[in-house]
Order: sequence, then structure tokens, then C-alpha cells
Amino acid sequence: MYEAITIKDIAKALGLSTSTVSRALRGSHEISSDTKKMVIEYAEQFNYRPNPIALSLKERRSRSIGVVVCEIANNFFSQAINGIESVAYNRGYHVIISQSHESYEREIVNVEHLASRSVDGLLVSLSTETNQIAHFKNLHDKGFPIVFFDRITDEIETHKVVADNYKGAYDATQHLIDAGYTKIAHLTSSAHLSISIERLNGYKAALADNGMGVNESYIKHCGHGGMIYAELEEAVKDLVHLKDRPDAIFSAGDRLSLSCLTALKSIGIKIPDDMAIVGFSNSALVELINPSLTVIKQPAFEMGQVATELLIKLIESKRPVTEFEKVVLPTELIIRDSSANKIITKNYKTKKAFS
Amino acid sequence: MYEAITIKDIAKALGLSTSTVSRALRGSHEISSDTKKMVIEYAEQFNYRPNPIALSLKERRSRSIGVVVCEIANNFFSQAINGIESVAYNRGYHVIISQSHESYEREIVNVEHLASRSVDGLLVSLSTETNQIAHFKNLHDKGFPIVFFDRITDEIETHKVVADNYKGAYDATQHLIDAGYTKIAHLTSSAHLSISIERLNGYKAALADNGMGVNESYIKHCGHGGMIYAELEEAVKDLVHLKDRPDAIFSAGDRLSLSCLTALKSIGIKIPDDMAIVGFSNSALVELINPSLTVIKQPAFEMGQVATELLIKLIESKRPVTEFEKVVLPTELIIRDSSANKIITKNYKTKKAFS
DNA sequence: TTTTTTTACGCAATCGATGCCGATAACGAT
DNA sequence: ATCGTTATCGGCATCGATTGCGTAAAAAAA
Repeated sequence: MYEAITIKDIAKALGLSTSTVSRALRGSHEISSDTKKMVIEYAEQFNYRPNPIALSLKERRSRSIGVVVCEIANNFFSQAINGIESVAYNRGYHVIISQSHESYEREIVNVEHLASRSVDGLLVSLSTETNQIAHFKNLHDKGFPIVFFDRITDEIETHKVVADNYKGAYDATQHLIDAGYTKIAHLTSSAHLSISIERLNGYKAALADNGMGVNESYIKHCGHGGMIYAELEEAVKDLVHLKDRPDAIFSAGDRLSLSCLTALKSIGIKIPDDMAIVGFSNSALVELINPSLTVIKQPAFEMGQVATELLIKLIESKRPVTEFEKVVLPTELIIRDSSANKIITKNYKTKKAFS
Repeated sequence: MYEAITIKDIAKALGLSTSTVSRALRGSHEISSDTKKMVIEYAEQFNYRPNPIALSLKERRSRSIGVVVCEIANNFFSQAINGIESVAYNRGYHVIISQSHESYEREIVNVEHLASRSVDGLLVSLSTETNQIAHFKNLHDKGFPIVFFDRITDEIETHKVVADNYKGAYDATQHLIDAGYTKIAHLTSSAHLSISIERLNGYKAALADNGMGVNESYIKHCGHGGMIYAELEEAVKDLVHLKDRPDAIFSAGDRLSLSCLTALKSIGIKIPDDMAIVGFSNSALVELINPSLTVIKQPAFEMGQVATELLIKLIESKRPVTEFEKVVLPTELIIRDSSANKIITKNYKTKKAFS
């Protein structure tokens, strides 16, 4: 069907050998300027483009990098991908995106697919389900360049890029405490996920620093990271129906926060009067929802950029790299209505009632 | 660095020729079952995977399809991509996604990149800026398989998949009329975009069918499809400051609707009391925003699936295809608070005042 | 036993581009 | 006249996998 012009076609048409054409096109000094001119003009006229597949085979590299994330319909990841693209594009790399949809099996398939597809390196954020990382370890042990971002693993020594999840969680919790909330629950993903662990630690540390104990029944893990609504709804209902119901929820994820809002709304819980919320989210929409959502925002775009720069450095390194860095980027607390000061709110209502 | 095992390695290790190994792996009857078993076991042991680059070169196909959309951080497109992936995956194709960010230049670069990268076909939704389609026409004329979805063009004869934009817009407008709104504005993208034209026509038809004239000053085009907030904000302000201010806005896009809400909120317009809104959107979040947004929802996932099926049909067709189909999928009107009945609202308020 | 057939495998070309050599001139030097 | 040098270009192998064709040996038929 679709046939592009090759170096062989040019050679035949011009009565030259393929090697001469190849050299002429690459501007070799071995070729007379007359021949060069002729070849280049012919190539331009017929819009010659080197076949990248053939080049990949010859050069044993594809100038493409694979991205493995749970889903692109998530503002954090779509922003990170934009950052990845911006760097990759400038460095002459293609970006191939694949989604695990938080499934361990899908992640394995995608990784094997990408690796066999001869991407030069991998940018990975683990799926919520993923608990073993043999599929990455095999590749990494063979010297295949991998950089982890966001959801990382300690079991593989390579470059890693994360947000300051500990401080983000600490800030979120401290903010709720400052706003007068005393019974703060924590809604999060799988317990083994790096971001879950760090955020949980930040949450606990803030409680401890304020002399508040940790109530284990206030900590709810969702194994599917909010992908399965029923799972999350049950967790939220559990919290609401606790004898000592929490007065605030710190949720550790985009999908988690939004699904949590939906669940609370359906139960009839008023925010922030009945329950305050602070979530991790990179969505611009959270400003529009009712009430607007206080969030910890991650520098997603920058994370994608940094991770890509590190990966390309790995790919283009002549010698095996043994020194790896872990880049930690700051998060940002954006205060909105969903965590409005508890005491002031009550005072206001009281005043109103008496006026 | 990273070296995978090849058919040649197996041949050498087993004292066979590469052809024998190749045939053994493909289960040829020309190979004795003993040899086959030996080869297959060795291959499994060393986790042999055929090099897809070499296969692509040999078979002149890459079993990958390129997707060109404006951005993935848009629920319509991320859902469509999920549909694309689901079909492609089952048919053994990879999906390579690229974003134009609504830029004509980026679109051209991406398309040339993908085409030279030997994708077997292209799934395209035009960028808002795109007004000429020579970059697609060149490919299409050479027999390169392309399927357009969502934002299509009449200038290229190929398969196309769209939502019923006309009916969607008609329904949205009719719904606003039924709810008692009489001065309905229309906020949309570039005038030349197929979806803009169809939605504008549906809007006008609904007005006409209800004996209402078209007020041209009520129709606002945003050349960047809401990517540039200032542009949209100005359009919204223009509408608000009209002498005969509209009482409702029908906005024709995801980003448009949400930015419009933001703009109205910042100006201090109350929705739906001062201004009702109906938008095109596939975001689940619109249910959470204040007020919840009445939307026309497109069958994004299905559109992606159908488009991919048609594309693969094109790719795998032995003979040049000359009969093309245009698939039109139904939209869905989801009524929420942003278009609450105008008259009832007023009656209710009136009653309240007298009670 | 001889001929034919089948079995089982290797050789070499192919896909597109590159690059190491080798070849053939022209030209100056000895 | 012979040799060395330089400029310019072609031949061939290479990357990994497939495949048509050829062929040796083994099996079957004569």
C-alpha cells in the first residue's frame, strides 16, 4: 500500500550505489560536491525520509522511551506526561505511553511489550496492585535503563523522582489541626505503595508533633486506589459510621479525594461542617467543586521533566552507571473551603442564629 | 548495554542454522519434533522474544497505530484513548499517543514523526488551530490508512467516527428553551472545526424550531478552544456585558465549559439564577462542581473503539479501500442543576417571599 | 538393489541504512 | 616509467527474522 522512497531507489535513479547516496545525504567529505548536490536535491524532491525501523535495527536503539503509568485520565499523570514529552521532544526521543489501569498483570504485559519493542528506556510509576517488581528487576539487571517516578520502589537501585510526600502529608495534617480539627482520618491506597507509606508517615508525624495519638481505625487503605468505587465507598462509610466519627479526612490521592467527595455527598455529609477534607490532587477542577477542595499539589510537570532528563542521561551514558540520585521536589498546600476553620464556622453559625 | 537473545544465539548454542530455529519456533512441519522441542525449550529458558524491529523491517509493518489528539488531559480524549487501547490491544497493536496541544505546527510535526516512525495507521482528531490538512492529505494520497474521529475534515475521503454533535447541540438548546430560557448564547471553538459547525447548526436549528431568532452577538468563537484562558474570559465578559445579556450559555466543549464556569464565578455571576449553563463534557467531576453541570456526554470510549476497528480494517485490507463509512454515535443529555428550570425557580422564590 | 519420495535441515536473499574496505581513476613526485 | 597519494565511489557485511529453494540422508516404494 504505502511505500516510501528508500536510499536504494535514489541510488538506482541516479546510477549510484547505496553507500554513495547514504554518504551524500549525511554530507560526507568523501563525496564530490556535484554528486552530493544531485543526491540531496533528488531526495528533497521525492521527500526522502530515512526509515527509522532500519536505523533502529542497525543502531540497536529506537530513540523512543516508554512510559508506564496507571492511567492518563488523572491530572497528575497527564501533567507529568506533558513534562516528559517536553524534554523528550527536545532531545529527539519519542514517547510511548501505556496504562496499567492499576493492574499488576497489565503492568507486566506493558513492560514486556515496551521492552521487546526496543524502547531505549522506561519511565515508571508503579500500579497500586504491584507488590513484586521482578519484571523490572530482570530488565534492570540486564542494564536496561529505568527511572521511577512518583510511585517508586526501594528494591531497584536507579534514579528516582518523587514529590515530598512526607512533607505534603505533614502539611495537610498540620493544616487540619490548625483549622481546629481533632479527629483526622486518613484515606489512602495500598499499604505497600511508596507514596502511601510516605504520606502515612507524614500524617502520623504531624499528629505526634501535636500530641495527638494515632487511631488505627481512622486509617483506611483502598487496594485499588479508588479505581473501584465500591471499595472506596465502603471505606468512607466505615469512617462515617465509627462510634467516634472523625471530623476530617486527609485523602492521599486524586481519584481517592474526588470519589470520597462523591461518597460523602451521597451519604449526605456536609463539607466542611460535618467533615473537612484535604486531598492530594493536581486537578484544576477542584477549585470549582462544592465546596472547593483544599489540596496538596505535586509539581507533576517538573517531575516528568526531571525524570526524563535522568533517563536520557542513563540511556546515553557510555559506561554503566552506578551512582544514582533520588530527586525530591516540593509540594504545595493550596487552602480552599473544604478545610475551613472549624471554630470560626461554628461561631458564625451561632451568631447568625441569634441575630 | 542491554542485549536480548536472538535467533542467532540459539542457533549457535544448539548447532543449528537460524532458519531451522526460526521454523522450529513457528512450529513448522518441516522440523522434526525432537529439534522443535529442543529449540522451544532453549528459547523459553532464555526468555527469547523475537525482535519486533527486525520484524517490522522485514514485514514492512510495525503493528502499531499512532494517535493524534490535542491533549490527553481531557476526559473525552482519555476515554477515547482507553477505547482505542482496548481494541488495539486485542488485535495485537501498540498505541502511540501524541499531543498537538491545539497547535497546528505541533500537529504537523507529530504526524510526520509518526508516519516516518512506521506506524501502520493514524487515528486523528484535528487540533483547533488546524485549518489546512495537506499533511494528512499527502499521506492519505499515498495510501496511508487514516481514520478521523471527533474533529474530522470533509476534504479527505476515509472512515470517520463522530458523535451526533448536531443532535447533541439541538438537545442542549431545546432543553434550555424548555427550562424557560429565552436568550441563549453559544460559546464554541474555531469556526472551521467540524464539531463547531455541527454544534452551531444544532443550536440554530433548535432556536428556529422554537420560533426564536439567532442573535449573532450571542455566538462566541474561541480560536484556541479554551487553551488560552484570557481569550475565553474575554468572550464570556463580552456576553455578560451585552446590553441584552443572555440568560443561558450553551458551551461546546469540555475545557470551554469549565473555563466558562471559572470566568462566570470570578465575575460574580450566579448559576443558574443569573445564567444557566449547558456544556459538552465527559468529565465525571461535573457532578461535583457547584452547581452540578448539565452536560451533553459523548460516547468517547465507543468512539475510540469503533475508530480503531475501522483503522485496523483499513490497515489489514489486501486491496485499496474505496468505500468509506461515517459512523455517528448518539450523545446523551444529562440534566443537572446548572440549567434548573427558570420559571419554577422564580415561582419558588416568589412563594417563599410570601410565606 | 535401485529408484523415488519424504524428512529435515542449511544457504542465501530480503527488508533499509550504515560503514569498513577495496577499487579505480587522476595527478604529482621520483 | 613507476610509485604513492588523494578523491571518489562501489562491494559487501551487518543488524534480526523470515522464506524459497536446494540437498543430504533416511525411508519407502519399485
